Amino acid sequence: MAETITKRNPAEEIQALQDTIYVIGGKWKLPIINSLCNGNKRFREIQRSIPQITTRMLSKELKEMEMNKIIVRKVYPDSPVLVEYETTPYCKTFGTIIQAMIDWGKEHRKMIKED
Amino acid sequence: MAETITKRNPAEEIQALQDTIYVIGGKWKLPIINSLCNGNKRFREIQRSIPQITTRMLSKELKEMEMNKIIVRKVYPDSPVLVEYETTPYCKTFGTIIQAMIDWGKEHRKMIKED
DNA sequence: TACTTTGGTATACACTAGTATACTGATTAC
DNA sequence: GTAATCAGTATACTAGTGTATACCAAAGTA
Repeated sequence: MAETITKRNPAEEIQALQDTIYVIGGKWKLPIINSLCNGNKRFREIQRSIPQITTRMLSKELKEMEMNKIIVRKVYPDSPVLVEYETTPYCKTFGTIIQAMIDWGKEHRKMIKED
Repeated sequence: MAETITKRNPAEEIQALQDTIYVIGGKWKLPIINSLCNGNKRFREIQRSIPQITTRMLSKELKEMEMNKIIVRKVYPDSPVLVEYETTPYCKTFGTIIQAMIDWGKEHRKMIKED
């Protein structure tokens, strides 16, 4: 009897990888998560913390991320209406990915300068 | 004197993050790296290992990745001309990112099913 | 009164990421 | 002679990403 497939499954792994890319892919989602983790909660606050982003993109991305349950939108209907965005505990599982990517980016920039 | 900025720099971090996204962003680069790390070396081999990718996209992405020095293209000009792609040691720094993303994707799929 | 801030939406457009399909020339296989 | 494989290129197209600008109503500020 041949050995049963119990260890690694490349096809499953590539699918998982592509699922993740689907959820956090694009130019803005990880920067937004990072911003939220840095304590920014309000729309304009987040916008100011990510230099190039436009209101349209931020709005679009926040909606998608809310749908994917990686952030929560809270509305406090007081006098001027306060809206706050927060990461879910689930979102924190991106922590390692983001930190690894920040580290990589710093190293890459160094390497390019030395080159 | 106020405390000097020595610890975290959100602006620098977001830039590093965006640099990394620039290098490995898009639908295909990480799956390609993963495929190469799984031992695939030849164009058609890589293509077969990533279900939906077209020759055009694979070709385009491999060129970009070669330019960014995260892979190497080796040509053996024997009779039928053999071309092999290999990851550079530098490319292996993506290992943690990729594994974290695979893990996340698996968990996410579970969560969605349970929901 | 006019201006700014807040949290966005609406519209129009440009750009590029990605798809689909066909094709190349050389080699090997039938 | 025909078909298949290899490593791609060429062309044309669509869809999605991203930009730019203007606008909204409500509240606060000068």
